[in-house]
Amino acid sequence: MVSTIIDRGSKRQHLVEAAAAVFAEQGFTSTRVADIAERAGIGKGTVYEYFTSKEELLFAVFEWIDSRVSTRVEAVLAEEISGHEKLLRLLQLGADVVTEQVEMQPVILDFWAASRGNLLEDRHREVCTSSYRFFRKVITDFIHDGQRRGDFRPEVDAEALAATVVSTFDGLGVQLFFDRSLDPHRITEAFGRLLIEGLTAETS
Amino acid sequence: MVSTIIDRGSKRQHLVEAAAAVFAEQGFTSTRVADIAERAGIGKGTVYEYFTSKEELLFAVFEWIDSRVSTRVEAVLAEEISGHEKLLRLLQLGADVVTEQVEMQPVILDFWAASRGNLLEDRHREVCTSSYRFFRKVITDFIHDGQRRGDFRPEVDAEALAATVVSTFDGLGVQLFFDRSLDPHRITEAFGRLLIEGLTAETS
Amino acid sequence: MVSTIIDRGSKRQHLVEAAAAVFAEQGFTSTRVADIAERAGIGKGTVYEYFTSKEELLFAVFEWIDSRVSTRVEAVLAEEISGHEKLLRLLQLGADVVTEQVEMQPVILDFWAASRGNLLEDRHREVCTSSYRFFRKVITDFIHDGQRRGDFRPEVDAEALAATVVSTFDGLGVQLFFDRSLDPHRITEAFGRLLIEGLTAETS
Amino acid sequence: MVSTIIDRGSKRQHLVEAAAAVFAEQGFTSTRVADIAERAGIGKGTVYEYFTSKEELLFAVFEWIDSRVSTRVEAVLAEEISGHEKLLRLLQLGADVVTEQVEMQPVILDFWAASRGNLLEDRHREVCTSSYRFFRKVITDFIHDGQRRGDFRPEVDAEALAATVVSTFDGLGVQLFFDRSLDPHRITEAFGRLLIEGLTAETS
DNA sequence: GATGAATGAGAATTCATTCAT
DNA sequence: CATGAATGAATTCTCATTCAT
Repeated sequence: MVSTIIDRGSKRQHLVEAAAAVFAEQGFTSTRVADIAERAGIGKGTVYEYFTSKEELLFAVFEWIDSRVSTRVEAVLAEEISGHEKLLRLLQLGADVVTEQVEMQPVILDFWAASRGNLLEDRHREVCTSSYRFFRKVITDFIHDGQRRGDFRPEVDAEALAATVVSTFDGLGVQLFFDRSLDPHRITEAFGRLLIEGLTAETS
Repeated sequence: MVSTIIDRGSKRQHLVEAAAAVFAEQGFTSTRVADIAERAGIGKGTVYEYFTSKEELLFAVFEWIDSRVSTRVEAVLAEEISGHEKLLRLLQLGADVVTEQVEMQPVILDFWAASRGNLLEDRHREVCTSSYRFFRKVITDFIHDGQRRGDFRPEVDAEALAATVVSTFDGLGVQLFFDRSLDPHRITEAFGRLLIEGLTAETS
Repeated sequence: MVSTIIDRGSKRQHLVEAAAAVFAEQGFTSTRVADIAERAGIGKGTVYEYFTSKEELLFAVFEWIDSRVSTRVEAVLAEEISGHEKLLRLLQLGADVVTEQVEMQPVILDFWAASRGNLLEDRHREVCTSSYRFFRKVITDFIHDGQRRGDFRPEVDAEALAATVVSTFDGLGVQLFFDRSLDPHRITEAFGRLLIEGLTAETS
Repeated sequence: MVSTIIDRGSKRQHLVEAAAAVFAEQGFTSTRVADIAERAGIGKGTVYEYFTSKEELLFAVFEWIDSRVSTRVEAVLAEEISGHEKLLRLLQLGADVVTEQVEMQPVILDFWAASRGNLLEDRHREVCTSSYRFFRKVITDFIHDGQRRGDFRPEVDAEALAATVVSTFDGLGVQLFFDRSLDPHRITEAFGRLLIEGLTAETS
C-alpha cells in the first residue's frame, strides 16, 4: 500500500533506518516507539513484528552503522595500491566517516551509554568489544603486512598503534559532535603526518 | 546523623560523589533519585535542596570529574621541567586518568548521550564543548610554547594535534571501558612515541 | 492439512476442544487466540471463521463441558432401575465427573469470573442460570417421582434439596481443584449417606 | 486532607475495601488500578505505596473477605451452647454469609480464576487451600467434639462431612450469584435437616 | 533544613481482531 | 475458505518532583 515499502525483507531495514533517523534526532530515551513507527509509516504494533523491543532496535541500528563503516574499510583494504597509499586512503576514510556521521554520532553515544543498568548489558559490551576488535585487527594486520614488506618499521608496536588509531577516530567523532567548528580533515591530516612518519621505515 | 558530614558546604559535594558512584554503577537512566539519596545517607527530598533535578546532578558529576582532570593537567603544566619532559608527563597522566577512571567512564557516556532529546541539550553541548576547548587550548599552548622555545618543530599544526591528543585519550577511555584487556599504558606509549617523534625538532 | 480434521462440521468442535485444552492449561486471560489456533493446527485468522471472538469460544467450551455432563446425567435417569439405585448412580456420577473434570475446572472458574465487567455479562448469567436450572430440575423431578412412588418421604423439600445437591458438587469441584488431596468419592459417599437417609421413607 | 482517611494504618484497609467494591462491580480484569485509586480518593501512584501490584490487591481483598467469615465462624464456635444448637447456628451463619456476600461473590470467582496462567499461581492455590482447610478443620473438630460427647453418631466420617458442608456453602454462593431467585435460607434449612438427622445419635 | 508520602505524567508492550491476498 | 501481517486500543507500573509537616 505504501509505495516505498515493497519487498518483505527490506521492511526490517526500512525500520532500522527510520529508527536510526529518529534516534539521531531525539536521542534513544526521548524516542517513543510510536515515533519510529510513524517515521516508518507503519503502525506502532507492527514494529514488534520485526523487533522484540525498542532496545533491540538500538542494537540493529548500531550494527547497521557499524557494518557500513566496516564495509568501507574493507573496500579500501581490498584496493590494489601500495601500503603507503592505503594508509592515506584509510585516514581519508576515517575523516570522511567522522564527517558524514556526525548526525549519527548521538546514536553511538546512546548505544555506549545504554550498556549500563540494563539486562542486555553484557550483549552491549560484547557488540562494542567485537566492533573494536575488528577495527583494531584490520589495522594491526595492515601494519604487520607493511612490516613484512619492509614498508614499515619493524619495531613498531602494531597492536598498540591500531588501538590508538581507533581511539583517535572514535574520540574525534565525539568531539566533532559537540563542536562543529572542528575540521576533521585538518585534524586527520595532522594525525596522519604523525602516523606516517612514525611508521615509515627510515631508509624507504 | 552520618558523622562524615559535618560542614554544610561539603554536603553538596558529598551528594555529587554519591551520585557519581551510583551513576557509575547503574547508569544514569536506571538510577533513581532515591538511590542517590540512600547512598548519600539522606532523605530523598533533601536532594532537591541541593539540586533542582536529577539532570542537574549529572551536570555536577560531570563537572566534578572534568575538573579533577583539569586540575591534574594544570599541575603538570605548572611543573618546572623541560617541554620534552612535560610531554612525557602529560602522556603519562592521560594513561593514568584513563586507567583510574574506567569505572567513571559510563557516567561520561551518559552525559554525552543525555545531550539529545533534552531541554538542556544546549547546556550539555556547551559544557562538553568548553571542556574540550580547555584541554585543546592547554595542549595547543603547550605546543606553541615548545615551538617558541625551539623545542618543537615550527611547521606542526598545534591546534590539530591538540585535537588529536584529546580525541585519542577520549576514545581510549571508551575503548578501555568496553574491553579491559587493553593496556592503556602500552597504547599511550606507542602514541607518545609518534607524538614525540613528530613534534621534536630534528636537530634541536 | 492435518489429517485428523476431515469433515467441515467437526472443525468447529475440533476448535472447541483445542480451546478447552488451552484454557484449562493457561487460563482464559493468559490464553492468546494464537495459542488456540496453534493447538488446533490452523491459522490464527481461521478461528474467526468459526467464532466471532475469544469470548464466544469460552461460551462454546463451557457449553460443551456442560452438555457432556447433562448427557451423562440423562443417561443415568433413563436407566430402568429403582429410584434408590438411581440415586446411588447419580451420586456416583457426580463424584466421577468432579474427579474427571478437575483439569477442566479452571475453565469453569474462568467462565464464572468472566461474567463481570463484560458486555456479555447478561448472557453469561443466563447460561449459568439455565445450566443450574437444568440440573436442579432434573433432581427435583427425580425426587418428586420418588415421592409419588412412595420411595421418598413426602415432606421433603425437593427443590431445596436439588439446589443443595447441585451446590455440593459444584463446590466440591472447586475445592478439589485447589486441594488434590481430597477424595471426592469418599466425600460423595458421606454426602450420599446423608441424602439417602434423609430422603428414604422410614418404613417404605 | 481527605477527612475520611485519618490514621496511617487504616489507609491500607481503606484501599482494600475500595478495591473490593470496584472488583465486585466491574470484575478484576475490567478494573483499572486508576478506578480503585479514584474510589479510594487517592492518586493512582499512591496505590503502589501500599501494594506492589493489582494482583496483590486481589489477594488482600480475598483474605479480607475470608477473614471476616472466619471471625464470624469462630465467634459462633466460642458460644456456650449445645452442639445441636451450635450446628443450627453454624448453618444459619452459612446462609447469612452467602446471602450477605452475593455482591462480593464475583471477587471470589475472580480470585479462583486468577489462579491460572499466573506467576502467583502457587500462592493462589495455597491461599485457597489453606482457607478450605481452615473451614474443614473447624467443622471436623466440631463433629469430633460432638461424637466425643455422645451427641453425634460415632460412625460418621467427620472429615468427609466437613468437606461436604464447605462445598455446599461454596457452591450455594456461586449458584445464588447467578440466580437470585434462589432462597439460601430455605436451601440451607433442607440441607440442615439432612445434616442434623445424619449426625444426631439415634438415641439422643 | 530535612523528610518521605503522595502524585500523575508517561511509555512500552500485548494481543484481539481485521482484511487483503 | 484459510491465512497471518498489520494494527492501535488499552493498561500497568515507574519515578522525578512536590510540599505539608
